[in-house]
Amino acid sequence: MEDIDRQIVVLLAGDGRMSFTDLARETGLSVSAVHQRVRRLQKRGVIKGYSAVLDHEAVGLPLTAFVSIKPIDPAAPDDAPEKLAHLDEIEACHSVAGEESYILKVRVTSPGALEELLQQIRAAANVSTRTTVVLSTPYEGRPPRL
Amino acid sequence: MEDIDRQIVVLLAGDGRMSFTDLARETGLSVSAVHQRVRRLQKRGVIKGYSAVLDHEAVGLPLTAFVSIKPIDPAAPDDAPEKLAHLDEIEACHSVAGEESYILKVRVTSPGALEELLQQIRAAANVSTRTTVVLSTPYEGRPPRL
DNA sequence: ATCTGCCGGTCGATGTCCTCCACGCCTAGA
DNA sequence: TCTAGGCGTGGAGGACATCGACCGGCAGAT
Repeated sequence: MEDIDRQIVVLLAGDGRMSFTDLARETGLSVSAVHQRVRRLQKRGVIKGYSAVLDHEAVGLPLTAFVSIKPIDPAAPDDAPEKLAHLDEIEACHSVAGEESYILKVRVTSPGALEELLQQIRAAANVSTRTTVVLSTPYEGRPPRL
Repeated sequence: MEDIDRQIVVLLAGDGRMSFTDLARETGLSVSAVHQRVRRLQKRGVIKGYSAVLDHEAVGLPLTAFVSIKPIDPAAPDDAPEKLAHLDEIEACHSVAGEESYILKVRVTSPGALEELLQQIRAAANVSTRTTVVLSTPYEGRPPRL
């Protein structure tokens, strides 16, 4: 990937609604050239999409936690991600190396909702859970350097 | 916050570049009404910004890890987030309850780069680290339910 | 009951931006 | 030298964002 593509990617990672006109000005290219590069980046999957970044407190999900899960029966087939996908409170699911097999990032409205969610997770995927609640997040979703 | 604002928020969380025309069609409002609601959501900070979601492999950062940090001197002032902010490989920093004090999400190019980053983290914040490398991420950054 | 603000909506006009197409410039290979 | 392909520019059209003017309903005060 070329240097100018990297530049476009970091610009769009920083401001996903930046106009093609502005992108062109920043990169020194014409609008059309930028446009076709962005389309190519999307087609190649480098840019997977665009998203609004929310204030989770303002949106009514003030409690964030990381939930590490470990299968109760280690011999059972490991399809926890699919079994948990229907739980909208789960924002992300990472398969990890180490003691536990997955780390889930969850957002809920209250401690009570967290308790209920943990029960659902254990029941749906037949796992034990270890949860770490986040107290505050100084920063999150920062754009990469490249 | 009203129902229609929630709807706008989830639509924009799912597609951050959706046009106001499409938003208006989805919500049943006029373009102007949607426009003014979105501006209000931004002014109130409910929508903090927009971002392109990237394929981190394609962008040259194929290795993701969670780094839990714990101060070596518990009596020292706790300003780890500021001391670590200059490290661009750190995508997120959460203050957490539990054994460790922060969880960092980091993205690097290689295991070697991870090793180097860990040294920088330890040196910059005077902490010990415990890192969990992610093997794959089935999903990430899903829009909330509300 | 009427008046008065205000919030939130529609409508319409204007300027900007997106999007596509035709063309030109390099470079590589036969 | 010819040719093909990748990548850029420029322009034209239509779609879109943005703003102002106007309108209707609701609440509180007179």
